[in-house]
Amino acid sequence: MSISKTYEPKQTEEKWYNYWLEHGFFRSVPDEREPYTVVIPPPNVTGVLHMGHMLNNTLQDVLVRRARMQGKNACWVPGTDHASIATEAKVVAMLKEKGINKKDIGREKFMEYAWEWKEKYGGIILEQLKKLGASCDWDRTRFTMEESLSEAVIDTFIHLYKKGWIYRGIRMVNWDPQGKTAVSDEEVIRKEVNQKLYYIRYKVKSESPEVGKSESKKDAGDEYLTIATTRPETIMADTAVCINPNDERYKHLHGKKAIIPLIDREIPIILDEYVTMDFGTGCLKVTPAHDLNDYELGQKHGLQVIDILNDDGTLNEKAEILIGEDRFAARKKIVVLLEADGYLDKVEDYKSQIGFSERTDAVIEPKLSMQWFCRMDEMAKPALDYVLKGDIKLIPDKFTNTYRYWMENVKDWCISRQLWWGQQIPAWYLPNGQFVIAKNREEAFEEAQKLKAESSKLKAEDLKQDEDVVDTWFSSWLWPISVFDGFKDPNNDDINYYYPTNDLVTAPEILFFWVARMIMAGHEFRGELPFRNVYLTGIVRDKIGRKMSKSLGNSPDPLGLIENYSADGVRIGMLRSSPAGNDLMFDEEHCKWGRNFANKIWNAFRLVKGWQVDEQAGCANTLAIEWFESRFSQALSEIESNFAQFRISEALMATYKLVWDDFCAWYLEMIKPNYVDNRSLPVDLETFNRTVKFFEDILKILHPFMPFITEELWHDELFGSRSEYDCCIVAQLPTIGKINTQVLADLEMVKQVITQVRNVREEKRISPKEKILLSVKESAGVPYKNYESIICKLGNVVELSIVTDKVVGAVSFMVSTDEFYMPLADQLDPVAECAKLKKDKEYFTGFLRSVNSKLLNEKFMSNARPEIIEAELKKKADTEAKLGVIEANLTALACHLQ
RNA sequence: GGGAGUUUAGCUCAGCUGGUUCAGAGCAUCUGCCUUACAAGCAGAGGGUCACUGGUUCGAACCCAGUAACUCCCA
Repeated sequence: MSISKTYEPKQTEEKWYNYWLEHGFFRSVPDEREPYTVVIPPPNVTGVLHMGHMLNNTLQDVLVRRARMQGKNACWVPGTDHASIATEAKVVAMLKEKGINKKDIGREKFMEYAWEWKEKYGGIILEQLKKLGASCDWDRTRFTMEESLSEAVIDTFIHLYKKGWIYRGIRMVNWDPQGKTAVSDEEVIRKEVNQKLYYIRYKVKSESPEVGKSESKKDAGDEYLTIATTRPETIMADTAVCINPNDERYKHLHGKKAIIPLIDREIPIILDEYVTMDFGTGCLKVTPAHDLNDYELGQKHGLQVIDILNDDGTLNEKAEILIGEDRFAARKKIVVLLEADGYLDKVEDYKSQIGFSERTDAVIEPKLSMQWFCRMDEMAKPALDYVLKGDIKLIPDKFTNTYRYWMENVKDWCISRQLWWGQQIPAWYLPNGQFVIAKNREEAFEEAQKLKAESSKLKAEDLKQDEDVVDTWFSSWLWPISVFDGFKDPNNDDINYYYPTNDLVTAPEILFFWVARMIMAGHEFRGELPFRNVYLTGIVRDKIGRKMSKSLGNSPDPLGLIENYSADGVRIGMLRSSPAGNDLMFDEEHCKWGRNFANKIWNAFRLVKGWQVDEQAGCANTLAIEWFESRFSQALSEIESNFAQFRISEALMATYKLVWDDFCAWYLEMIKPNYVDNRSLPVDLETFNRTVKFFEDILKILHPFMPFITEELWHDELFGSRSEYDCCIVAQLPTIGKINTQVLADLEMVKQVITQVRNVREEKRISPKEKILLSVKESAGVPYKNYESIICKLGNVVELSIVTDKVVGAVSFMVSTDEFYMPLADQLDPVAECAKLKKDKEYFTGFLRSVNSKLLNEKFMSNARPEIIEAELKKKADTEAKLGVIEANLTALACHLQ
């Protein structure tokens, strides 16, 4: 192995990833072991790796590798989803470059192009995941549009339709008039825009029709009401004016009618508490065809729906005026018309949120259309129970509230999309408009013939399949079942063994779209939950808190990061500060930190590897070894507890500290052989063997976080020869051993002594190379003499002597109640020393006072738990002892004379 | 408009059932070191009225009420 001063990750990563693949370490097939299963949240097949994927998949890999090392049969199923909208957009764009229009070539030809495109560019992201070290079972890679998974989608649709849970209905969709397609809520970008609020007067129809008839519009004496709107061009689509029934200003309008300006159409004035009295004028124009809230209001009051817009955003003949004008041109023109006729009261500036299409940047138009829906109420109930009962845990659990709120107010799911790339809806229309739901044309024809109204002349070719496809989530919600072919073959070995899966790692944004629906599907189709724990990651933001996005250009290239900082380094960097559910403020510095950590491990390894061994020598480091052994077990139990609570970043931190602080900074320094005559002395066999074993255990606990460097070192000859399949990736994690709490406690004291010695050196400007003497007057029961060699080595002390009397004229410090002396009379500054002592005295006196006040408080003595009282008593005793020492020092230095 | 959450060191966050000499960690900063594994390093230090105001309690960063600021979700 190279003994380069720094760790060189590049070749290592490729070498070991291939080795793992070739030896089938990622492969999982059912056996007698306990399964541990994770399904990947399938990334968009057209996507490329971004920082969110890095975080998400690093977490999954840590969990999977750890499970594997716990002896479980770990199975991580990878794959991609077909992402209808995104993929279709890319294919349409590609065709457009070739001068081809989607509509001209027709559905079949389009699908050919789309598949071709998918084969060529799809799945890049899975290759990228390999660079990160993802230990997926690649033989199980699935795609939501492959035949078996598509069949599951269609079967599910038919199943739910038969149950009466799928229906057709009108719904307001986000319409992109430029792309001429509906887009999903997630593809609508809301921006705050400066607008105008137009106040428009509507004439109120007078009681007696014959009078009103002859009057001209502008006659004085007419009664008017004023509405406020940002969209004056839609007044022609109004079908009511709504006021709050409690609004005193408008009581006189109850039961009357209003007349739309310019087109003179009569509309009712309706009453509803929905209207906010103090917004605008308190009179709301109701336009059911062009506003979601108005639509609902219209439904409630049985209003007519008048749609005045064409698909391209121009006005149609129902508008009566300005026909053919674009909606924004029409807005300008109608304002002029209204003003000319005296209907425009005033115009105010106004800010509001407007939706823009992510793809075309066109202003989104709410538009009514016929869509397919899936009923959610019955499926939501059991899905909610799984979480409320704790069978499924959301991590962190604060998301349980959000989940419950959503599930209790669940809305039916619009599952149709006006696209071609996806599973075509299995609805077949008869010429008379009736439809049947069936898997294919033949079955549909059979069904159709059963319909009463159908004539016997019907032929199979007369049936026309629905043009739309189902929502991509309608595939994704089946994912934990369909990847194991649980629909095609509900009793196969894989599904029986791997399902329910264990943990799911995903983003909170899709808790509803995806997680909740998977739980519903799991219950509906397997009668079982799909997973037990849902770990919700945060959003990866840049260091000043902005979401990473292409347009801001603030997202680093993940593969570039791996190139610069190694996969291990980037993994550590991602995990460093990302507790579950919290956003991660990403900074490249974190990756640097990860890289440095890898380098630290590398160098610790170089140190141990370079040692000569003296097989004859007796063990010189019994206490150090015993201490680290206990410390290791202690840390291991912290790490396990962190993992059990999914505190992954804390588990990493505990591992990091164990390795860097305890192992490198303390243990290795304690046992490191001395340097004499330009040569390192040999280390005894026992120390060497134990240290090598420690190192091996450290590699194991590091492996889930840093798979590459650990595997590389694992195979070094330092650990002897290994068989082909003896790899770190499948090594069994160490178990918690004996913890000698006495040694741990003693060594904490010893560490403090060493730190204090170093501290005094720093203060007194004594070089670390200069040897010093140290003596101690101890009272706390620490067997310092046993630790003499450690203190001497780490503090560069010649000798530690135990004394029973105060040493005069020495620099002193205290550790607990033990007093240490360094004979540095010439360095002694009595004035500074006294000042320090006085300050200490003041602090401890105050402290003692507060302790005493507790002990003298009857309520405290009667209410506090016994161990609390005991602790207070110990505080009191220790503090009194300390004050005694301080007092003696003050006297010795004659401070009171100063 | 409805709901949820957050506020602790310069930054990112821990702090578990209210009680150890309890105000912590990492990073950043500052000081001193090219000490034979590591300057991608070593040794040391300084930093906080726990958002604000009240309340409960022997005792509050923690529980309760109110206020303020910010974030997210739904409409």
